[in-house]
Amino acid sequence: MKKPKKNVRVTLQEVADHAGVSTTTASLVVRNNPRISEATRNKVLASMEELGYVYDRVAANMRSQNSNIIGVIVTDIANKFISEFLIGVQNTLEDFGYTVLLGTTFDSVEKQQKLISTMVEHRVDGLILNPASRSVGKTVKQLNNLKIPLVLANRELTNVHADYVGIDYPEGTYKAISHLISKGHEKIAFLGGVKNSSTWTERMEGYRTAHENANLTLDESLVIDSEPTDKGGEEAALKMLDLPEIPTAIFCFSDLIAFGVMKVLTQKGIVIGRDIDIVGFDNIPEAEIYHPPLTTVSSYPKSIGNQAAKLLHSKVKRESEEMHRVILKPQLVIRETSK
Amino acid sequence: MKKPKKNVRVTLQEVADHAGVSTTTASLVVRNNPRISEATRNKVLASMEELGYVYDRVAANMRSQNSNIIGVIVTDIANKFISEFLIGVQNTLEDFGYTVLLGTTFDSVEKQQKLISTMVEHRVDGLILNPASRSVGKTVKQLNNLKIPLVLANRELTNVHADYVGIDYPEGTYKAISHLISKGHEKIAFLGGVKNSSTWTERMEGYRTAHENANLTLDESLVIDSEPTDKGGEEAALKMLDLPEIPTAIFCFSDLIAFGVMKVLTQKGIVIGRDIDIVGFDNIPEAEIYHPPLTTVSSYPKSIGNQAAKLLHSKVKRESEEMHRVILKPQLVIRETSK
DNA sequence: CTGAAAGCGCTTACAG
DNA sequence: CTGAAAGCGCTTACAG
Repeated sequence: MKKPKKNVRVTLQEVADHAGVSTTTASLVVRNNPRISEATRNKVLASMEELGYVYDRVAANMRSQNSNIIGVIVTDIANKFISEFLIGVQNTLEDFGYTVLLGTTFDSVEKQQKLISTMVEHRVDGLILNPASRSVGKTVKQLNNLKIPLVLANRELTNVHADYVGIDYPEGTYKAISHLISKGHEKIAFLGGVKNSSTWTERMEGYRTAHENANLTLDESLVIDSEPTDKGGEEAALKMLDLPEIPTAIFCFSDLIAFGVMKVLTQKGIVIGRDIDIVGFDNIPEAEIYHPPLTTVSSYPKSIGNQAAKLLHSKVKRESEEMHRVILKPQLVIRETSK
Repeated sequence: MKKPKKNVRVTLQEVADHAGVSTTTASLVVRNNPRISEATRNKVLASMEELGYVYDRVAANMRSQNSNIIGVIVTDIANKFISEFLIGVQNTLEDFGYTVLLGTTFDSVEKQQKLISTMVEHRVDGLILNPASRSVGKTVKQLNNLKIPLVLANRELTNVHADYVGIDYPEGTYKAISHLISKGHEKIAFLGGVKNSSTWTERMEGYRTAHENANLTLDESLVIDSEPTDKGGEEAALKMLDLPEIPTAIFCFSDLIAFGVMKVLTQKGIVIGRDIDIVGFDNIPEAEIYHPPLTTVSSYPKSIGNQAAKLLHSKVKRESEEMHRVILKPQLVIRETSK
């Protein structure tokens, strides 16, 4: 308790003075540069310890023109698919020694724009973006202009200079629909998701192909879009129940949508798995423990996160200049809602 | 496309030169200082626009010795209680103009320590910490030494100079146990949670008081601790089933624990709500849609997050020097598992 | 209302 | 193996 606590932060300069060396030397010691002798190093380390030195990354980053900070922008952290994705991203980024600046857009394009600006002003070394549903390519123009590495996840943008990691939505949807068709269904609704967003269009593609391959006519009135939330699912289900003829099976944009749909149907006394079959998408942990357990397409949010972080890292380190697209293959997990 | 894209970032100096003013003036314009004339301001703004100037917060923060960054460290973002809490924190912090540096400890004290150091090195203006279960007071010593404002959330630490926001765990537990007792239960287990962590001790207190007030003897063998996850709940349930006499009701440390417990009991053919009553804690969204819907104590993670952010803001702005403790009152939500 | 100069706490060539 | 000096891009007194 002998040192006065005035200027709380001790500077490298003060450490150097205390140890009787130059700041150059002290700086090299802090960064574990081997060209400092053991004796000098120990002297400096002792001074750092005694004075309670704390490395000032802000100053260091400013001088060395990098930040070791990666911006991560997602649509909604309370969505399990997203939070699992985030865990994948964070774990890998932390292994690489980055710190994560997080932003949540709640699917608002305006908020997304503001967050991107903030991140750029904070000089992030790179950005991982899970775009809002209605994003357009110019959202990330600023990043491209400043040559800030960008990896898109889960949703692709057109005309954008960025890597992409996602899963094969057409393929996953194709598997889901084909499964329902093989069970004898001919009227299969597609509920939820934001129309014309890439994640929706790609599912639509799989939905269409599966119908064609089975020589079934696709009934566009069975396709009902919505916000990508459980509430959105409830709304879509209500609209579906107003149709002249109710379909015998439903493919849902996501598990979250499926939960909303199932809630409404159950309230209406419709027994899921008996009166109507349902398939979701994502295989979030709740899908398994839901009642009844949900048949769904398993994507791998944590892996997507890992891959996105790895791609970004190699871009930041300029290990590769080419664009990469990583598309993970999804799998169908059959449970009680379509047994 | 006429300007060469060499040094990608334009500096304030270049803007000033281009506009024919000093950097002082340019700086004041960027920060909307009213003491610059309209004419000069417009000239500078035009130059900024033309050159594509991007504000460098890192440099600004360094000079002005603050960061506008708040560190937020939580145990697990995939836990719904935590992610809701985070949404509350983020929304409020963003309203105040802060950016969030996020860390996840996965309940590891070592990881927590590392994250705190990283945040400190990044000169965060303040920190919101949802401490790992086994945290001790000295974890945050560095923060106190450097006088970095700290708000603890959901879990309190002893001998620590920090604000605290949480809910009244003894009260919430008291309500849950009293409810079960009023239904005629006399053997009520308490499953899950990390023994001797503050969140556990406080629940234990309510558990004890409810027993005492009802003149029931508390049977310590019915108290089985575990990791604070659904897996932990499964393990605790298995241990409980090994008891010589199985209790007729269970109070679970959290909803997550309750889900694990219910999974095991259901597998064993025990019908919940008939053979055995269960109450959880947190009222996460899944509690309502679980099968059967879970009776639980409703805490308000989003409000806790809002409050924590507000407290931290006023500390950072030095609006108040005293310590604050905000304790939210929980409510019992009765559903099918204890009807 | 505007500007010249110093400085935030580091790192980076460069010299010895 | 070590040090003196310049500089990263801003903001901050201070002067006029």
